[in-house]
Amino acid sequence: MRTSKYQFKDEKQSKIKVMIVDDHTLVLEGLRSLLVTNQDIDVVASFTTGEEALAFLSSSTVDIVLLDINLSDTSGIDVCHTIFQKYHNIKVIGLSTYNDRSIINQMITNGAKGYLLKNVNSDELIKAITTVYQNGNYYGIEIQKTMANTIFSTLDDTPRLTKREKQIITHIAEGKTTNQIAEELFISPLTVETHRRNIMKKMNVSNVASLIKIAIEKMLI
Amino acid sequence: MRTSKYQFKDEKQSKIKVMIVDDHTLVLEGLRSLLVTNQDIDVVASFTTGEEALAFLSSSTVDIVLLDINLSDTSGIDVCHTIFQKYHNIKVIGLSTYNDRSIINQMITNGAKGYLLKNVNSDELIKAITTVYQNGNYYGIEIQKTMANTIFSTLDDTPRLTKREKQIITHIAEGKTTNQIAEELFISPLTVETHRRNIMKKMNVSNVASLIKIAIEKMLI
DNA sequence: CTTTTTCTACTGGTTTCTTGGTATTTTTAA
DNA sequence: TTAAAAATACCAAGAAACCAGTAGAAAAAG
Repeated sequence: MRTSKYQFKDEKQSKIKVMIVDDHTLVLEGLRSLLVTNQDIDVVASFTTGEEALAFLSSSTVDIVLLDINLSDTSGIDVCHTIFQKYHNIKVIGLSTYNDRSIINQMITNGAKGYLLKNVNSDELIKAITTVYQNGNYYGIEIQKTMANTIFSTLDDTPRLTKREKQIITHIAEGKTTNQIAEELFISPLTVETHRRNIMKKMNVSNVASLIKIAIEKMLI
Repeated sequence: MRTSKYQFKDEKQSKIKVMIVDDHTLVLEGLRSLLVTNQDIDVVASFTTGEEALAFLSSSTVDIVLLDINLSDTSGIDVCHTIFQKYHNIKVIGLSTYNDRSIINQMITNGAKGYLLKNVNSDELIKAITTVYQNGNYYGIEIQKTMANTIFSTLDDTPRLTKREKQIITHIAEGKTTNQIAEELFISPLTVETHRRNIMKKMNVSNVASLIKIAIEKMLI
């Protein structure tokens, strides 16, 4: 397993120390098996929760973190942010099944240096790790395609909802009516209506159906 | 790779022939690495699409199919159904990240003999394969917990939508109005209304917001 | 070839949502 | 501390969704 805390420096000749965080054992194993043959890379630890991963980092150090977006305990995006804030020399490569511009953007703004889809092959994975290790950025081919379309669409496509707006959209998604929401939040139905309108304007939709669908896609709910 | 068509019978002594279908290379690799050490199991083929998998089965035979629910080309549930219909001697074990009763139910009703979450460990995976191979059923521990709750809730919680209803709910999710849907499907708006009402009755909701949310959760869209 | 399900369509009425404009207070950021 | 953003609230009107009941034609299942 080699997740020991007692790391001797330069055990070979400065291998790239990689930590993997993914709540699916299968993916963990998959990544390991893709990396194990490579001489330059050393998988020093792997965890299924963000909490464990952050705990490990407080006592050990790694070069690269392969980080799944969808963790069971916290959002991978938050973990990414924490790592970026606390450990400036650790580079995070995002990993997910979603080829969604807004999610990728969120990862990048939270300090991720790379982003890969879970259908990467060995070559691309290793290329990503080595490139990012050498102070570069790496985005998978499919990601690049997605990002390329950015030119033809709105550059910042993820509307930033305010606290109240997030609260209200959550209630809407639960099937509550404007009046019910107003009652629960102790505000006027007219205020809820206004929020509703503002949310829809931000998300660029004209009815709840689209609203909910997009909100789920962009992981706002 | 060993995905060759030319399978020689009894190449060892009747190993369990396993096919893996999952659109994530990582998971594919993960499963392989978990199984490769086992003497009784032979991973004879692996595919990333349902179409390829079904094509393979038309010329070759396997004992067990490890089948991901979320395929890019088709629904794993549909693939499961097809395999169950065409090849009665092939057993399917469902695989997914969702520990959702309705989805598990759907798999079972479509002929799956087992169901595992993607955070299985090697032991459980192998136990599942061997158990199912010996004409049994196997459901992961966490799955069993979920299913146990069935007693305390509605037994059949997944409404079966008709073709037309699925079509209409898809249009609704795209934010189209009743009139727009009617136009596109060349039917009366009143008919669309009726379908809409029937869908909501089946799903036990009273507005689109809940409808879309639940439909996405139950993977009906 | 029946029976059942699905798809179709209608009447009529109620509720909720959506749009457009306006405006004060509170909170946050520069 | 001042400017900007967010949260609050209102009026009015039209659009769309939702509810209840009915029912014939078409397709699928037995």
